[in-house]
Amino acid sequence: MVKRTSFEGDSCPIARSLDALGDWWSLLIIREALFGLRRFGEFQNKLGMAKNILSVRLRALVDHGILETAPASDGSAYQEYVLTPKGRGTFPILVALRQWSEEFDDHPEEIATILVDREKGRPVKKLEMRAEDGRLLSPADTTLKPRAAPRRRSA
Amino acid sequence: MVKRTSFEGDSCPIARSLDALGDWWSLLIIREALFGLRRFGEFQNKLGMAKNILSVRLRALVDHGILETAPASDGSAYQEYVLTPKGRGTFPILVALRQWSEEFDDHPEEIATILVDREKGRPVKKLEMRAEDGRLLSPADTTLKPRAAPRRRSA
DNA sequence: CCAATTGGTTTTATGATGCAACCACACAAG
DNA sequence: CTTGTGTGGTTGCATCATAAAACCAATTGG
Repeated sequence: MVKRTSFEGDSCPIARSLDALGDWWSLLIIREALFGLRRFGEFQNKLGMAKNILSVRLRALVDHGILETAPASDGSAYQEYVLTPKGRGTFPILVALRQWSEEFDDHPEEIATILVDREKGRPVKKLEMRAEDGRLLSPADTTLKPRAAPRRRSA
Repeated sequence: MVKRTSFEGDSCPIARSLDALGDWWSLLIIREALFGLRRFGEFQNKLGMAKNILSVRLRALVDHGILETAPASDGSAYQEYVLTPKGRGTFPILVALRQWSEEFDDHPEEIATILVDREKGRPVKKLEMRAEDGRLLSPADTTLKPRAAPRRRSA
């Protein structure tokens, strides 16, 4: 079995996230879903991807609880794919990816859109990491700690 | 050409980011590099991945300007891979992935570590998106705007 | 009831991944 | 300098995933 090394059982939360949405299309599908797309054809059209792999990806996202299928909505007997709370929870990931590109891309002039505050129309600030008490944290201000009280599991 | 659909020319900044680090291993390599790993063998050992694909990934990350090779550092004539500023800039992405897993994973008890404020030892807050003036923004408070003044390019 | 659209599945070709074996070079000991 | 060992890869398959296109069933629309 040479599979694609699933990180499902890995104890690293980053690996576990990547297991669900670490492929080439899933985050783009979610991005479009956040934009309001719901139908198979809408995704296929907007993303220009092959229908078979869209089909596989949608099923996987549903299995992971990121999307769920809704019976209808516009009257027709077709099916729709809508984000669950877990799916909408990926928003910060998308923002982080976007901001990284905006900051470091070698050809920023090719980037078509910027994320702005709807009220003022001004770009949003970079994502901030803060401590519980509100202090702004840099990567160096953080560290990893073993999870507290793992009920069972010897070590 | 059945390639893996490169998003290099895409105008969506999320797609452009994914083009650089949207595969199964790159972000994990970066994660370890942020932890201080530098040598080929260290990565191979820690991640348990095949050496050939580690080799390919490292080269790709160097090409993307995320890692750079340093001649030595510990005396030996071997080579090291160290993060560039662009590479260190992925930190928020990793934090976002981590927090998503911490919040939504179906088996959170399997997560080994939590990210804490080094000073207090308390978990860091969720990443916050703020407007220029400091207002906390939800996804619904944001919108996408075409990039201003694209020098050239007809539309 | 006929035709087109939607929402897929199947088929086939090719690229990517994974494992194992191999190899070149550095370095250390004799 | 010669042999041995560890580091840092590359090369060969075997297998899996991806992509494009053809095909198909059910749903509309007329």
